[in-house]
Amino acid sequence: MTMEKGKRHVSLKDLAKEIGVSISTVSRALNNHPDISPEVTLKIQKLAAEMNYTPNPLAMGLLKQATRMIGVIVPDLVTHFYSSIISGIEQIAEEKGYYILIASSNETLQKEIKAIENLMKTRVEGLIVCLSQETQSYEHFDRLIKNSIPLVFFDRVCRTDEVPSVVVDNVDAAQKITKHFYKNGFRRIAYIAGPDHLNISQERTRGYLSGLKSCGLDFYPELLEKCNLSTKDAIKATGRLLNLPKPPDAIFGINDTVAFAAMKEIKSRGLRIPEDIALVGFTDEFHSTVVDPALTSITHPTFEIGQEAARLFFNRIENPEANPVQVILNTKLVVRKSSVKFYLSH
Amino acid sequence: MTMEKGKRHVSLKDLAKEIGVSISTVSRALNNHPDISPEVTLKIQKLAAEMNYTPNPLAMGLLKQATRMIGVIVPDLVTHFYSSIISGIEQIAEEKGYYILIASSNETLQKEIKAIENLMKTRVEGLIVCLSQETQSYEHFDRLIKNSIPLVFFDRVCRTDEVPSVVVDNVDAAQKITKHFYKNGFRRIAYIAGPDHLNISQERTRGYLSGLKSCGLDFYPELLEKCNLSTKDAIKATGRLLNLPKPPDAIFGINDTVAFAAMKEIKSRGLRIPEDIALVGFTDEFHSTVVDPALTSITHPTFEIGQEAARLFFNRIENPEANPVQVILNTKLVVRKSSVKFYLSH
DNA sequence: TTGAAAGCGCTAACAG
DNA sequence: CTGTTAGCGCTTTCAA
Repeated sequence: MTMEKGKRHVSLKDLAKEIGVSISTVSRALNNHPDISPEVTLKIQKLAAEMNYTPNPLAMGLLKQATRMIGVIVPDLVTHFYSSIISGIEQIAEEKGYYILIASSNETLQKEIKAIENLMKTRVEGLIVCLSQETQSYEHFDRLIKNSIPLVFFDRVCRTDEVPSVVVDNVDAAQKITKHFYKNGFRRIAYIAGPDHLNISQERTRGYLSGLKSCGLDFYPELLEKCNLSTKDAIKATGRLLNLPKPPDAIFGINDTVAFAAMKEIKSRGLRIPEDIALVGFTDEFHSTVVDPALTSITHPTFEIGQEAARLFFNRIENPEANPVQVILNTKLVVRKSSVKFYLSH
Repeated sequence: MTMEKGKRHVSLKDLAKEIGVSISTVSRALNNHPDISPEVTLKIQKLAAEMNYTPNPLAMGLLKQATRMIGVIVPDLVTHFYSSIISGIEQIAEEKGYYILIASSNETLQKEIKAIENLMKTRVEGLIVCLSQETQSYEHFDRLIKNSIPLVFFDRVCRTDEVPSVVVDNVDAAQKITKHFYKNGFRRIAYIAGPDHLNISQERTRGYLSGLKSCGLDFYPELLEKCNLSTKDAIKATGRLLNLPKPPDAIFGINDTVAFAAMKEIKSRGLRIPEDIALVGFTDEFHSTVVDPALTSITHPTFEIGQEAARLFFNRIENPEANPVQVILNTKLVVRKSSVKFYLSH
């Protein structure tokens, strides 16, 4: 039961010395190698359990050139959206005996690049990434692709021909919103979009436009606003809409920051939601119900996004040559007070 | 410029072969060892940069018995409170060249124990932990303490004689709230607490009681409610308060879940905040301003809590024998509409 | 059925 | 100034 002082972990060597066999015998016994006699095997396994032996992942990593670590890069850590996705990734990773190393890009390209560098330094086996808001060039990812580092994107994606990815059906989601407005009697439907280079922004714009069309509504360019996804900018965009000679009677915001900013601005002008102007956002459950009025919104299957991303990652590792697939998940429109004039709660 | 195929990282060996010197020369050159001639050093460093050499942390870890990884265990990942603390930890860790491995206990003892096991298996150098809500026995930590694994607690803490910790001044915070209510004309002040075994719950109760006393108010046991920190239970607790023959004119909730649940229940009964009943919570900035009315609340210096915890951790590593200290950070009462009858916005 | 030895990438003591 | 060697913990030939 001895362990050299200062050492915090028992090694094969310790076990071997204790029992009086060679290190390789211990190794084989613990791996249930058939060569070792049952009695010896049992004795070694028992001692190992007693002494709390756990294999040293550093040694294994060095030997096998595999750290069983995945790097995950998200734009931020403090929103429910990403942390919930991370939980999904973690769950699948744990099942596979992998650990994840989390880094945040803080929505900047510079920190995204830095995060990749750092994670690669730690010898993660690959990366699961959501692009930062700023990211418009992709050389840092091309480098990874060239070195065949396993890579998966989610939500904000690029290079989808070469990299597996998981996204939600943004076109469909934006269509759902537009149609929902229409069904509830709203006709001047505005949309506050994000930066053009983000796939999610483009796709939601497409859904908005096709939604209008399928409802037989005309598109008025002044009802399509843009912002940089900050609260401040979103408030300004909302202001421009409300200042229009013919302001909209319904607005939908590209994400929760934008939706809440819009809500603030609308209220601050003394307008009522949804009587004067209806509002819908892309948000998560919790925030939507905590505000007043409760916000109708598209909710993302965040946990599943994470799970899918992790599954794609392991597919990649197990089958590096397979063609990259894109998994498209469905969103759900959850109707609450903010978009229905005569709301019957149940 | 050759690199064996299949290898994703350049090693000292690769560099040595490329230049035609020994591995140790390369090692020394990269460590700026004075023994190596300037020219050789320069040449090696140049090549290393060109070939994107980065030292293999597995090899270093094995050699130095130090992984430069810290395990962080939080009750959950998806609230701003913990993710913001994690950001604080991360910042300090990064400065020291450490990485953090994050695990969530999901507020259960079982997952907390499992998380410790898993993290120890990965050979983290130590742990920074916030206890799960369930945790009432501490043997799993005693084991770490006995093996002198560096350990730091934050927010929900135990064994503070042996383990450094960082907390906020909960007594003071609860006093501030009580006094704030008093100053604004409220006299029947209720408090919805959490489970007794949590230090934060106890401390806030103490602050509530001493706050009442210093305002010259009597304590009415029926105004001290308890819940298990779930929304459902908090709604029930609020209900009980509102059903009282003489209901309170002010409530404060032990955390944001409770405060928002209380808000919902109060509104659902057609009562106005703060006209009929005032409300204060412990929350973060973002949530407090998004609800209506904006919620007066105690905000925690979350990022700093993380920073302090990390600093304590490194103190521990650098000076294992020092007496464990407890860092107590101050909270801030941010007054908003929910607790002031005649609110002048500025 | 078991042991010895090599090697994963790196540093440091010891030799030249 | 530079090379050789041993060893961190582990698996895996190769020998016995």
